[in-house]
Amino acid sequence: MAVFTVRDGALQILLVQRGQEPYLGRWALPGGFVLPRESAGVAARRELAEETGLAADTVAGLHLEQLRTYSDPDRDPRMRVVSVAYTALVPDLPEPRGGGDAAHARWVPQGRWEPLAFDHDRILADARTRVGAKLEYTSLATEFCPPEFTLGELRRVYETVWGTSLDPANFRRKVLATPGFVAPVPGAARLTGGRGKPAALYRAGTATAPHPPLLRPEGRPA
Amino acid sequence: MAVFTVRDGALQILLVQRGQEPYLGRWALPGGFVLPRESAGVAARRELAEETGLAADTVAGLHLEQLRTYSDPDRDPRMRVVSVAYTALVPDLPEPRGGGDAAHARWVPQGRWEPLAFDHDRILADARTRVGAKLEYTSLATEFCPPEFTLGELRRVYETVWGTSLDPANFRRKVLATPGFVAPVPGAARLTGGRGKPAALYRAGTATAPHPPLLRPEGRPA
DNA sequence: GCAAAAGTGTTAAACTTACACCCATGA
DNA sequence: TCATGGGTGTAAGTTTAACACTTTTGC
Repeated sequence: MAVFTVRDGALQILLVQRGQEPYLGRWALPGGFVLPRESAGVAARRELAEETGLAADTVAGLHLEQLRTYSDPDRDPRMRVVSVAYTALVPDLPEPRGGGDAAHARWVPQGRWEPLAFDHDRILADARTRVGAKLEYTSLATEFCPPEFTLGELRRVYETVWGTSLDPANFRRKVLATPGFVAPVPGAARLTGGRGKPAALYRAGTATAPHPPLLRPEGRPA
Repeated sequence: MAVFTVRDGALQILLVQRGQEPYLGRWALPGGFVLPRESAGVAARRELAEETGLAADTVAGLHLEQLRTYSDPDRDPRMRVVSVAYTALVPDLPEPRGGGDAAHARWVPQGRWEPLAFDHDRILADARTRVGAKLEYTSLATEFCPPEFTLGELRRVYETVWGTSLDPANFRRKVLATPGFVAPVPGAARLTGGRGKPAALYRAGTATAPHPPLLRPEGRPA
């Protein structure tokens, strides 16, 4: 799994430190083997819970999405292993702890990891590209936010993932222009973030895609 | 593999008739098992050649793209089989013939197939959705065309896949507005299609994505 | 000549961008 | 009262959609 979050103004990825050979001590993406009666998606969720120690109901609520399958015959030195990679976008979660095959688990900010075990650098790069692109034409950005969030928080997700800054006024209008992208929380107290005017709270809506797409500024959809 | 082509004004899919149990006689997507030293992508190409009898160099030139992996434990009654599905978009090819495990192979127009073997209806539906979406934000439509094509032919690809009609004038401008989407064939004779003014010939360019995207009319990007 | 398809021109409407401005809060 | 972020307004610039019109072919 390539599990992404936005924390402290940076895109971060969940890594585990390997507790066994091969690649003992190296950092890697969390993952494991599929059991005989499991689908890959079920296995992904189980392994994520085991290796990170996150609460069962936390993991159950995560949005997991299949990325792609890596099947090069030599990608694991022990034997032939075919891996089905998944991507998850999660809100700022409690700190994970190691477990299972993983000695430790932690969030690492974008670009701050040494080379990973196996072909996980490649998988992570693929996942990173996909996440950037998905924000343009889906409503997945809300997955990075807690259940209730302000439009400023949502905008910061886009800015962090894309590495750009967006005009707050225009961003707000684009988001609100797609019915069902976000829904105002009815009688909600407005949230005061320390400074500035308190912001209205929204929940993720039912729409899966903004229309028109929220294209990156000056950007080819890389 | 879900292999699509545009033929006779319809989106068509390549199906093979099973020559063995289970599902003997039923139509299915072409495919097979990965050998011990093969990646899934290499296996896909090999099986496609074996089951359809298409020429080796024809198959070697096809654009194959991984769709997703299906791993439900009960998807094959014989045993546990995990399938890595691929999608291919191909120009109007010579008629295929059966071979390997497949008794017959043929092109079937969209919506004209009976229920397929295994979970192939599901796979095909996923592939169909992906193809429609990919035309919006990639240059993949040229894969449906022969090496040299007219803008009218390219436009008919979009119209067929999306089931809409597009304004020829505006379509031409959008395609030509993205540098590298198509490249004019230098000293090419213009092609006369029986009726109408002869059209200029183009080749697929090097750009992978039109910018801005070629959105479906009045459409959510389903 | 007529129908058909390629290709060019034109214009009104829609959308985007950039930025000015007011509001409500903490310090 | 000032800095900060939320939220609204608006005009200029750009893009798009729709359709009129010319060109070149087969019949």
